[in-house]
Amino acid sequence: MAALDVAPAARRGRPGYDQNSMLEVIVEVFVDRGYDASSLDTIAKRLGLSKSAVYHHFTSKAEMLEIALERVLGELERVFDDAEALDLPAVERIRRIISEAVLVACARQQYLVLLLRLHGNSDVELNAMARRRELTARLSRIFEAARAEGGARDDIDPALAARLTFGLVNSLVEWYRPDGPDEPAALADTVLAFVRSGMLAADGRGPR
Amino acid sequence: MAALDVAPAARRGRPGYDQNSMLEVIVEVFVDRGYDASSLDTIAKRLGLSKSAVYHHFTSKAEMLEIALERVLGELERVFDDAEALDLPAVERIRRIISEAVLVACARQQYLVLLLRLHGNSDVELNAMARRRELTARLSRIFEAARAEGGARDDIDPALAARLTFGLVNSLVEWYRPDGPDEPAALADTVLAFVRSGMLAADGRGPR
DNA sequence: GTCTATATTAGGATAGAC
DNA sequence: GTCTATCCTAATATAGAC
Repeated sequence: MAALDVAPAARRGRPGYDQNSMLEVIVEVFVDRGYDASSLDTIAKRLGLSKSAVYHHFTSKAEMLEIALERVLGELERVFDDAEALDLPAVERIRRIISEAVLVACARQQYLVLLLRLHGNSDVELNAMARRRELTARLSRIFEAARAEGGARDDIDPALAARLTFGLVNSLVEWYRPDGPDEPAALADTVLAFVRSGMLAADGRGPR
Repeated sequence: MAALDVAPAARRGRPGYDQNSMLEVIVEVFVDRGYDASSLDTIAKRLGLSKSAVYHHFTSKAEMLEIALERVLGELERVFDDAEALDLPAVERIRRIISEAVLVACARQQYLVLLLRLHGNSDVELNAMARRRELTARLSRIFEAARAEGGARDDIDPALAARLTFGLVNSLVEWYRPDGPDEPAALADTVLAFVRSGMLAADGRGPR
């Protein structure tokens, strides 16, 4: 899994922003205040530029959103592509997807928040929401396969399992902080443990 | 050609809105488009009123948000008050809180979405976010007690357990539909099953 | 309680100089 | 690539008639 690295930092001074390094700052503003409440004035100030200078790099506010969403959606889709390419039991594919998705959630936290908070107020948003739904559908199909193979509990609907599982993973972005105490890899293990056997202690009657 | 008697009997199908019934519609708009992207013009149109008429019932857009947030926060706080008042093992209090919180999430879905999407752009938002954090802290303390009593797994930090559990419950609002196939009570059971013993099948080695 | 009309400000986006 | 100045629209909110 390559390329979870953060984009290269801005080149020393204020001048010489490229689109990538600007995007990091812009996404920060979007996440802080919400996309709709983020004015270009605020964005420009945070970048230390004028509004016009910002428009030299992006044709519109919507384009900023579009590029940011592409980044996280592309990575998540690749997680699925990779897992589905492997010849493994479905339950093992699920584990890999969850684990990798947690890592993406941590590495691209802000971009993921953006995706999760969309409302469908524009074509850009509607398009991204459709791609997000497709990811859930893919996970749902794998849960279905896992159930057929005896790897997932059969008393929970696969679609529901997929939604709850993504709900769990996605909830990380609410509180995860890159400079906090939680390591992404350890978080992935915790989430896996939760999905595998829940949060409460054994009661002596086995995992059901 | 004066249009003499255009004066409608003011029966637009919904005469006599009170604040409560207006709020239902307003929250719908807020959820649809996001609070910041919801204009009073849109709200007024959805209500079948003019903007001024809306201002007769609410002093500002922020007040609409404040009242809506109070509704869901009040109910969630009551869930905790009730559970904490009972003399029960902590793990049982957790079960009740989860179950009741799922019911609130379903019954007040739209109001909860509003709470979950706040950004802290105003005092109203900041205040509600603080109350939300306090709820998570309360759940964290009960997980701590459960662990001390041997009711929760000891390899997951109580604060993390609380956040993941709320993440799971809160994720319901993303897809739950009151007129859909899922019954709130059944959903509560599914979430409880997830929290108790995970999503995957037993592997013969017990719940850990 | 509801309307029309309007004040006022903020926001997205562009023009054109340097 | 960045700036200042500006256009135009839409947004919150108010005034005052009925």
